[in-house]
Amino acid sequence: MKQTAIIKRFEAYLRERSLKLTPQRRRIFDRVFATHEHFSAERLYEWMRTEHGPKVSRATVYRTLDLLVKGGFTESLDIGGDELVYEHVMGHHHHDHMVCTSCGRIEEFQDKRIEELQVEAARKKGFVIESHVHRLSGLCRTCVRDGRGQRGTHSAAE
Amino acid sequence: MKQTAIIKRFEAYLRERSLKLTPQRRRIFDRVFATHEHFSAERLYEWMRTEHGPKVSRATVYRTLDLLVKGGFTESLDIGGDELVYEHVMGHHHHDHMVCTSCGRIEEFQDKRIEELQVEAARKKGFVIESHVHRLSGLCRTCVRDGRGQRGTHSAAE
DNA sequence: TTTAATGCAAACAATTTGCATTGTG
DNA sequence: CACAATGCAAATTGTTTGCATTAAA
Repeated sequence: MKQTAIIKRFEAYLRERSLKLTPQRRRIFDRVFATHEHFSAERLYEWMRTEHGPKVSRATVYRTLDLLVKGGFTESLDIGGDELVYEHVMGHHHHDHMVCTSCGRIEEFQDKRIEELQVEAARKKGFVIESHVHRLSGLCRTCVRDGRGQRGTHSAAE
Repeated sequence: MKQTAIIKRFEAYLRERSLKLTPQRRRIFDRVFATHEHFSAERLYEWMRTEHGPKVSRATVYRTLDLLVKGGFTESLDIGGDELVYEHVMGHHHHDHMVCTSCGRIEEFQDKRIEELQVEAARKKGFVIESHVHRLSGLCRTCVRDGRGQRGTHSAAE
């Protein structure tokens, strides 16, 4: 799905529930889909403050992020620290994450077999999966190579 | 490993780093290993207030929980809400969790094949795993049966 | 006695919310 | 012009911390 189609979806989404397409929402939407990085609410707010465009308050950043997540345009992910990070997902396929505890780098991975096995595990318990989180924490290739052993700036919870 | 052996380990752990075995630590330790439930720091503090024994403050609950986690006696787990829950792990095998979004129930599951596949996925990216989180959110058997569809008291993040 | 641990209350940090004001549909 | 959205600042919430006091070792 291309950018334009996604914007149309967003407009339709708002219209359907009589929500308004404000300059703030438009700007946030554009910025979120303009990056391929994973970003925190604070980082997005920083972009709003430093780049040019209509003024956006921190509260609106949070409110709009919520809206995007509810609408399925964006997903939030808990990378183990104390703040959530977001990524746009509409038009992308499902994946899980590996987070480097030394440099903070986030890699994506995907394995159909794992997805199947987890459904099987759930079925055994009579459990119906709505969503899942599968996150690996450790050292990325670069940090392993450079012997950046433990405890970098980005630490993991567990 | 039986209870007594674990307590010995805890005592040794403290001794090795010249930490003190206070009545508070002893009480918290006992309580943590006396339950098979998953509990939050607040719940543990509640136990400390309502059950009899030496007085324990909230700060000490948090500090001791930290100590137990660092020592590998206990693990914290993020079940998607805003507070962490804990479980004692020493003497138990590794497992992951399924959390019911309707009633809050936590089930444990384990699949060696998944663990292997995740190591393989990591290797492909040159990533060395230190730890992982694999959590399924959805409806448990009981809630499915009773048609307790969506949005119970316990909600999930994603 | 030395040095760590406790309790208390104040401090924190990410996120949420109340409310008066503004602006889209 | 009605009602949703914004900005602001105050409120929330789980957790952490500074510090004077207490108590293990």
